[in-house]
Amino acid sequence: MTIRTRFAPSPTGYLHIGGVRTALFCWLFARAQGGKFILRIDDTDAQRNVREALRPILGGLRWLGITWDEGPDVDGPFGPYYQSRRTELHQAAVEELLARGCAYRDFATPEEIQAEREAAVAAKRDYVYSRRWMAESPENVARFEAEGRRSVVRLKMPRTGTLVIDDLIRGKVEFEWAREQDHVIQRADGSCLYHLASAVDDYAMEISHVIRAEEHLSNTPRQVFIIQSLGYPLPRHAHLPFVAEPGSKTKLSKRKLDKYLKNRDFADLVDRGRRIAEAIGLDASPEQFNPVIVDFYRQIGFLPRAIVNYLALLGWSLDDRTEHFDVNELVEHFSLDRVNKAPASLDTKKLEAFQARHMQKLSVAEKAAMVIPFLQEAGLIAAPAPADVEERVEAVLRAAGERIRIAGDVLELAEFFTPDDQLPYDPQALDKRLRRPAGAAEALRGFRAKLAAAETFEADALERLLNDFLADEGLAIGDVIHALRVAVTGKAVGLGMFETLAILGKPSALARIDRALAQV
RNA sequence: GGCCCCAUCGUCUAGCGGUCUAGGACACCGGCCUUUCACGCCGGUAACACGGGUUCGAGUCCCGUUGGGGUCACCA
Repeated sequence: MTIRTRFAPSPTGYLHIGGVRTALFCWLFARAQGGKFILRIDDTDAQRNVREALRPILGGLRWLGITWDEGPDVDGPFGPYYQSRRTELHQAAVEELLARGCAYRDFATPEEIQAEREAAVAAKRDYVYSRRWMAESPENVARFEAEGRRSVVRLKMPRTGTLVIDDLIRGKVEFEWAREQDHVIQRADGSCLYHLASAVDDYAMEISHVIRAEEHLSNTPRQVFIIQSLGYPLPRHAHLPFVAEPGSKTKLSKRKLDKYLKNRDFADLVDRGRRIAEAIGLDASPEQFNPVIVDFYRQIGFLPRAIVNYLALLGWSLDDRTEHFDVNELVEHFSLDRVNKAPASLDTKKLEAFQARHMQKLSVAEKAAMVIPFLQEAGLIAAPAPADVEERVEAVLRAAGERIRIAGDVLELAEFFTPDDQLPYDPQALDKRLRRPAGAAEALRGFRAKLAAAETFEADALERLLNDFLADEGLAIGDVIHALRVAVTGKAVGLGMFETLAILGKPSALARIDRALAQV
């Protein structure tokens, strides 16, 4: 049997980080087994702008490298891959279920159903539909229709016996049929519901393994009933634990951002993201811009491989020490039997740590390619970047070493791309390192003269220059270097001092020192 | 509330009866390095929810309790 898995998102307009984790595991399993990964769009609930709502989802998956063998844009032998275009199949299945006596037309109004349910609750009984408006005979159908009633189609669920699901992750899970409801599979307007469509399409697409999040576990009986009633073979099920909120076991939700913001790490990441968004003129409304949504990471310059690596470890592990994987290694080692059962909460700090690790492995040229678009969006450099600017970017990156963890961080080094006469000075830094310390301005003036006379402006030479100056004047390095840094960058913290000077070059360095001195 | 699932450091996890006085990673706290900030290096704090069994022996198996979570739509 060929392994076929599917990820079936509905077009919600954004890609949820938990959804991605599910997609990733489906994809990994298919790849590991030499099978196929199918993307199907579950748009059974009439949606106006499917294409628009789909873009972030398809884009996000592609960005992460979770590519589908069959699905939107690539098609395949089992299309169409939009449920909304498979309605005939669904309708036929409903007819078949009806013909087999596994489903029935029901003429109850929603109010009547509601009343039954409330009565059961009030009497502390389990609710089971009375099937009072069940119409199995043409006579009854005619009679109810004559009353002006509209019908839905419901599953005629068994009311005795037990269902055992052999879940690949959870083992055997038992359900009593009697507790299952006669779920609606076709609405009054004739359209079909998810559970029916999903079971029918999974069969038609020859899905061998249904891998999905745990929240679907309790939906499984009704799908199994549909599958068995139609005489389809049962796919294997694997219910993944869901991705939980930071520091909690509750399912992560896009709508509870306010709550997550109380988590320090989460809030820090959001702040960092917002600063970057602001600098590049991005809409940072919480609805579309927060760490629950994959686009957030793309927009501020995360590496897809870092996210994939982190997400893979959220619920899966290889052993007691291996943590860093590239995609190929993941495919090579992934298996469902090493997937955990308990929910795993999203830890943005650890995600950032993975990002840092993967960033470290990049060459300066690779980092430059990531970072340049951010500088351009922020209006700091021209697009396309002239060769000399590109060189400067690389020099900055070399000097920055591992300080840039996400591409957008480069915007905190704006001083290298700001004209000398527009460089902003941090007032506190200026005060603390240049104005207040006695002799600081004097020392800076002295060293400025040395710089002005310097023949080469390379880091090593500049370091020697300073040391000589210090020796001559009987000063400590701290007496001058802090003032120098503020003067030249406007900030109290930054890259290596001599690298900084070398990158800026003599004219720029001198101009900045003069400007700073003028403010003392 | 019914049904179902889950339970090792703050977090992600290793552990599939003895090698566990419980290992790794992130975070945290010290220290070193150092011109700031990072990086790096060294060290440290920190967990088997509880109670019964089974067994010579339980983090590991069974039952219960507690706790957490999911789900109960003419949503997906």
